Amino acid sequence: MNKTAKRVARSSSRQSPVAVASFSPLYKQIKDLLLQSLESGEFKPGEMIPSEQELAVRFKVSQGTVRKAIDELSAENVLIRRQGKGTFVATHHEPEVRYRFLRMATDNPEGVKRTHSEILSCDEIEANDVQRQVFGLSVGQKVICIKRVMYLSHQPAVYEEIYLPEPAFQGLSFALLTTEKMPLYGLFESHFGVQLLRCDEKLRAVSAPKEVAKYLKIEEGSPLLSIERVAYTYGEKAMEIRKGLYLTEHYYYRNSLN
Amino acid sequence: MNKTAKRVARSSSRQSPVAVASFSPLYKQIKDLLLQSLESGEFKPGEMIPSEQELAVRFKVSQGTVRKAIDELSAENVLIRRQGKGTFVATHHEPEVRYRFLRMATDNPEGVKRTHSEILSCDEIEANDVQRQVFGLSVGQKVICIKRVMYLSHQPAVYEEIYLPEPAFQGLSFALLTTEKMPLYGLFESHFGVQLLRCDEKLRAVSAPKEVAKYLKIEEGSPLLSIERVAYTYGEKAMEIRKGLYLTEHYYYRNSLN
DNA sequence: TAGTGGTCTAGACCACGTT
DNA sequence: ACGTGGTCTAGACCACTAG
Repeated sequence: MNKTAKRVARSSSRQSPVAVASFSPLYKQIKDLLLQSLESGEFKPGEMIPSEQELAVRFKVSQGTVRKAIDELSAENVLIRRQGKGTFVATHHEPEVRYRFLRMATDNPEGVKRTHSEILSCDEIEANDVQRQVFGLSVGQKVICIKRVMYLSHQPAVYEEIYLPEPAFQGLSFALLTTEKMPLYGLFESHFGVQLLRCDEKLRAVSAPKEVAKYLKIEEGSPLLSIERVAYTYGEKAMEIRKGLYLTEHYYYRNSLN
Repeated sequence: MNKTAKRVARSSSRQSPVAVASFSPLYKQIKDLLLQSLESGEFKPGEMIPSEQELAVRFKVSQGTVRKAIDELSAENVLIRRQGKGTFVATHHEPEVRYRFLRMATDNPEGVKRTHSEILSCDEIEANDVQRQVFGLSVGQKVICIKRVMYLSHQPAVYEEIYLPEPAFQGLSFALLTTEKMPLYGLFESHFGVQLLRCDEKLRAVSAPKEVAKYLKIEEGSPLLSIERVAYTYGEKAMEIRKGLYLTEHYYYRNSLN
């Protein structure tokens, strides 16, 4: 059996004399192909992707290799496997995953009861240096700035400022935000085709500015948990910068390390 | 080939009429066996465990099954694979893993330069209700309470109170803490055979108490990041409660979500 | 050159959900 | 009964490390 052909398919090219670590296993290549299909919209959020067998045939590899590719995407929450049913594209609309980036919890009997948010403003402004660099924008291009207050169990708990690259979110308006009753990331997914997959956060303790204290109904200078987030879509492309100030009197930010 | 024997080995017992979800795949059973070997000390921190082939023979399963068991332990940072060398038991003494539970970072050129800590006190006190419950202690049993200040790049940055179940840490003293120049979890590992593998944290923003403000050289009431941690060893057994107050002026707590 | 983990295959069977 | 993901096997070969 001629395996050589397949080996060639691996980018095991040893052209340059420099020790380029350019070996990429087959399953990584399959993973990339799947990611392309996801990014291009061939497989849409919520839909079932072809079975492992079908994909194995399509890509001309064994089922086990497809499996390992899907395993990784599944671990990254890009795909969701359901035994007996199939493998599905993750979506921010499922209740189970809706608030996977909101880590607030409480020790009280039944956690965060209800959450809703009040939009304060939604403006287009010129991107500053940091925003241009993070989003890869040119001088003069704009960002959309959303300000809002989130309520957890009917108590104001979070003040947020959200910055989005305008070119990818054209048409996002105050009216749309107040009309659509869905979480922000669900709205990004459905209205703008922007799927946020991963984010990095920086946490600090800060004093409440006067303006924010008013919204959260606390005293100026009270301690707040500051969370600066950058969220990424396919290809590690940043699509959101978010600065949140969290009241941690009744809730805490939970994290597990290992 | 008689596969039935192996199938019986799986705890696929359908004895009770209740729908007990008692199916455990072979690789999970192997994983448990490996964990037992680790807990019992057959494989010690830093040592290499037998090769996948050897383990396959020992457990009478295929190499792929052993592999999947090791995969999970490796993902949990219990084992560390090194291609071409072998699979090793994780230890808190390797520089790469030494501070894996300390998530403070900075955007400055070269991160956290130097860290050391000053022990303030080390006392045995009677365990309170919470501590008894978390550690599984009886009324009257004790906990060891360590108070210390940590310095990051020579600046006081963290005030911590650490509580340990006394029965597992007999002999831990102020003298030992000030003598041994190693991270705490490394000391737990080497002196008490306690390997901390995982922890849960609760983060809040709080105001600096007078006492703590003094140690951190800040004003009383300044905002501090409070981190309450419970750390676990094998078998999800809690072995440490830690309450830390972090100055986040120059550093932040970094986190990645997906 | 030998030994280890890492990849890949082909095929079998099991557990789960739906029809 | 059928299709899906989940487990398991046996064997081959590749990539990396060290003696």
